[in-house]
Amino acid sequence: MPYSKTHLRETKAKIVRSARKLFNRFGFDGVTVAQIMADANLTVGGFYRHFGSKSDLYAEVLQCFFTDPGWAGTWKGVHVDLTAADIGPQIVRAYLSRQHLEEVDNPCPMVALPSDVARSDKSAKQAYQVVFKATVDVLQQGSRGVDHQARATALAIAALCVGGMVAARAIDDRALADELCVAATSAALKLGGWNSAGS
Amino acid sequence: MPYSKTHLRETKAKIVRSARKLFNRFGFDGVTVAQIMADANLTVGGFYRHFGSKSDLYAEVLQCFFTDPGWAGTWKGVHVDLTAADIGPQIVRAYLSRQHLEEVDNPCPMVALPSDVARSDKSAKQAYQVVFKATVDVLQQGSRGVDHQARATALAIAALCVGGMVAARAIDDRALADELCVAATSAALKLGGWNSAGS
DNA sequence: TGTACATCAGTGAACGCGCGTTCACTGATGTAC
DNA sequence: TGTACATCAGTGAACGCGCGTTCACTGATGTAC
Repeated sequence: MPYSKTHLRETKAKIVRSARKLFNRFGFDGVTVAQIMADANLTVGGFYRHFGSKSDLYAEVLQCFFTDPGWAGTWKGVHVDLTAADIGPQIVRAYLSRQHLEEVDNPCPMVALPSDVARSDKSAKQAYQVVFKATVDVLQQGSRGVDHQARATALAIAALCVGGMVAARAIDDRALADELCVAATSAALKLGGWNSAGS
Repeated sequence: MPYSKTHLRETKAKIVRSARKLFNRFGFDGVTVAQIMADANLTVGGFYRHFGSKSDLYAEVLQCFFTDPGWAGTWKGVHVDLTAADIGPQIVRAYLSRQHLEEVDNPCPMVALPSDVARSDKSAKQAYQVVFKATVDVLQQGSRGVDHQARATALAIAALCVGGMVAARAIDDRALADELCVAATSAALKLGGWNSAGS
């Protein structure tokens, strides 16, 4: 019984990490199995000892987005404390930040591959949904809670965050992208009833 | 000088139309040149009489999205009259409608391939930007115009429309997708100061 | 503790399919007389 | 008006590259004695 289970798990995790990075950046078809393995300091052949196919890996990467999404604990440098009073505005600001706009290796998966998921099968969409719902839940908990339609508001804010970042990343003019992020941020804060500063 | 210029143009347009449909549905790598030609009732070989490469076709399809986006005239059954008082809410409602959610062949390009464009080169992003700016302009013109920050509001509403539709299409649960569209619609109307009906 | 063994994670060359692209051709169409 | 011609849009078979996958192997590691 050579090689510990731990070693096996770690190698697999390393492959998933590389795949996540590269899929985010170049999409499913834009990356080869060989590139992923090379990024993980391995060679092609070994791949099939861990995954049945490239598609299986893709599915697993999507799954890992919510097993280890970064939501728990810190996200983009924001310590996500669900009990904090200002968790809502904090998340909105972090999500629509210049940092997230420039993050190329590990942005929020909802931003990195929405059109790919929309074209994929049920399981990919389910994975996307889990992340989306989790986001909405956090936003809802962080809302002022005055209105009984807190959930609708949280849904809209999530859409605004995703849409703002998606569009900003697909736009060529950097100044316009920044303007969009700022506008989306203040609109989201307004919707959430969090307009502490600014009009 | 056989075959009229008209015939040539029409054939090319037919190929672009098929490509647009198929790229929307399956993405750049999910479609073969042969499939596109077959959809246009042609055979593979003829393709290179009209385009230099598959990538060239892709670029042209993106261009055609704003040369003939459907914005001018009618869009998704909405007669886009820029002088109409309620042009803003009309567009928002049409954009986040169940009809647009289900439209699979010819949805708004901003919704169909944002992650593809984000990974593409400058020219693709420029094409995306043109559509986005046009949308923002229409929304801005349709705004009540009371506030001097009409542009920021229009940007946010555009982000909300795109984000709502993108996320709804990447989600598995149809009921949640509908709920999201409704929530995004009312939030967009609220941002635009158009809350004619409902809270 | 040390040594022989068995396992199997990882290697890297080779295979083969799919698809973008090429190419020799065909035949429909517009022009010239 | 009719006919021969030239052009070139469109055909479909073939080519060849890239990449997912396979396979015979190697050698590192844990176990048994």
